[in-house]
Amino acid sequence: MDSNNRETFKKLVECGIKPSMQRLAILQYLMTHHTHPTVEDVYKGLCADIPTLSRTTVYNTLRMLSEHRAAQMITIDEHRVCYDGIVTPHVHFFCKKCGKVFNLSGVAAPKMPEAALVEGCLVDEVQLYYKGLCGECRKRSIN
Amino acid sequence: MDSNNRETFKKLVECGIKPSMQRLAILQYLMTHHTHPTVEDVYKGLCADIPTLSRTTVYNTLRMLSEHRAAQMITIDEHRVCYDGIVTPHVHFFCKKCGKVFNLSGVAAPKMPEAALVEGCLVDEVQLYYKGLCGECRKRSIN
DNA sequence: CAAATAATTTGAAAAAATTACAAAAAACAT
DNA sequence: ATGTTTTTTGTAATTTTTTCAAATTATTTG
Repeated sequence: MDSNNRETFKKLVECGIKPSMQRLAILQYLMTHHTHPTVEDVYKGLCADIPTLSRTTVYNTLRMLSEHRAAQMITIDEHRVCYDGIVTPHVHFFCKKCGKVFNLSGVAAPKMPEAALVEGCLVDEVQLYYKGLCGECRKRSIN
Repeated sequence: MDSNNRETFKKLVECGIKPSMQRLAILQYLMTHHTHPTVEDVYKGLCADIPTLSRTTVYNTLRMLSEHRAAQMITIDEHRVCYDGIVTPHVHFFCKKCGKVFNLSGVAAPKMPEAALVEGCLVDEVQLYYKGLCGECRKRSIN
């Protein structure tokens, strides 16, 4: 628990973010919940521990974390953004029925381009998204 | 012009969509504007031609087109969805500064998985997104 | 240590995107 | 032509996200 906290603290500093109660708690949440939470999920999940927490702080902090590469912003769902505390590249799957986001760890991760520029563009982020029906929803729809 | 219209008509029918004035106009717009327009772009672009057009129709029709694979829904921009009339797979680039979406035709397109299921998931759509700074914004930021 | 300054967090209000839904219009069938 | 179904429209509601100024907390300086 405490060692996790120290890890999180270290990660913030390494990413050039000055640690604070809220920032630690939010990053910690991402590190311990690999559920690709939305802003609302993180907010709800931390409200009990930090009763004064504001939704705005969660919005700002999650954005900041992703800008500093302490987290990944995922735009796979047309309705809302979600976040991932794992920044090593991997493939995400979005279920069109239930809306859940999963990791597809077995699929080859997308690679950042080697060249500095791709058709004139400076690429600093690559995302590979699969969409369809997840296992649970598939079974459910057979019934 | 007229032959374009016939093409569009054919595409609708092929995708199992009953053609109508609005549906034709909206798909036609996608086929002739490879700018990855948002709902608002399409609406504004067609308002002059179809003064009675409703935003709701544009929302519904674009969603319907993408569900029938007559278009692609692109969720690369956290703020809004945009659409692409080209359904053959290719890579998209999102400029974090100006918000424009470009095709990266030189980059290898993501492939649909061969297997029916990927880790239990039924995949029916694959999207590869690159994000960063586009050429124009790069030049502008050097000044 | 206390006062001044800077950084962070908060909460309310506004903005923007999208959806719901019922009425109106158009297309189709009898 | 009349009734039925489909499509479109427009308004209102919902949801997500942002803006912004005030309040709080942390940091620096005398």
